[in-house]
Amino acid sequence: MENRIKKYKSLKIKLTPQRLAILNYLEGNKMHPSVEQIFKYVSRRFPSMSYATVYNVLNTLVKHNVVKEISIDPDKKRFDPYMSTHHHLVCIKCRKIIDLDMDFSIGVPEDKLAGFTMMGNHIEFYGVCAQCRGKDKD
Amino acid sequence: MENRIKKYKSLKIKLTPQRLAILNYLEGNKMHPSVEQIFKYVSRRFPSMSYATVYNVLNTLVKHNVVKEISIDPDKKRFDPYMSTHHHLVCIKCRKIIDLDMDFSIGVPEDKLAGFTMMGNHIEFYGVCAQCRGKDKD
DNA sequence: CTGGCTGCAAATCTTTTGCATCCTG
DNA sequence: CAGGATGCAAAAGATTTGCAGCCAG
Repeated sequence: MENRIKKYKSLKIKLTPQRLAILNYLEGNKMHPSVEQIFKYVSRRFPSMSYATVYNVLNTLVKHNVVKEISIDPDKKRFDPYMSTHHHLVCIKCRKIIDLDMDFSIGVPEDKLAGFTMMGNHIEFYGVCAQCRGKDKD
Repeated sequence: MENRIKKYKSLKIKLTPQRLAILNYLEGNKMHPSVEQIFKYVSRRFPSMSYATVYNVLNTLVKHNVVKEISIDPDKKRFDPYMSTHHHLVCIKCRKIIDLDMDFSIGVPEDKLAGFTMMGNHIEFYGVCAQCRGKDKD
């Protein structure tokens, strides 16, 4: 049995064709796609697909820790199926998001925490990507 | 002349009462307010205020580097008038955002950058705030 | 005075909801 | 076969736009 299906089954949620199609699109996807991108892609081979279903499926997947909702784009939700700890390089010109596979343990002095229990961190590095730097230097 | 007005004048944009009221609300505000919160507060003493104006003013202020738009809340835009480098502690229970006044210079190995020119970073620390930890431990 | 700004309403976009129907387990 | 999932349409929220009238510089 395919890995994807095996992983899906382990969630103990109904395996519908729509969910499989979305999961299939997300598998290994490094584009941090928006709902719109997911809908457009999946509905090509699944014309009856509705936005409501995409939202439903994504919310389910987030709840089951299969994908993460990321808040880098203030205009819309984006989703990341890459669940290992990692960070993002965000190009301020083209808004592209590049994964950075590293794990930083950043110490914050007790007195700055004000009783906050630290559980993890996510770093957004911003700058200019190679392609954009190549284009024009304004 | 008040500091606020002085700062505003230096932007060389028209100083309207609406803009002053919004700037006044934002001055020193550590709540990372949404457009709705800003609108609700400012329209109390300025009943004719419209959402469009709040959006217009905020976009202008962002463009002039007076406030930052922050992408921590995936559901709506939030704004931060605190322009110095700082990071955020985000409570995963109540979603409160606490400023962390530190400056981390995080080195990323050349080979991970893939030609990306690093310009800065913003860290989102997540965990549970003191109040929420006090409440219930589920 | 004049160009930029405001206020209003309508448009657009994103996300949610209600509900009848469908289909996986 | 039952309960959860889908599809559709409508609603709710967030943000933008067009435009006439206003006012700060």
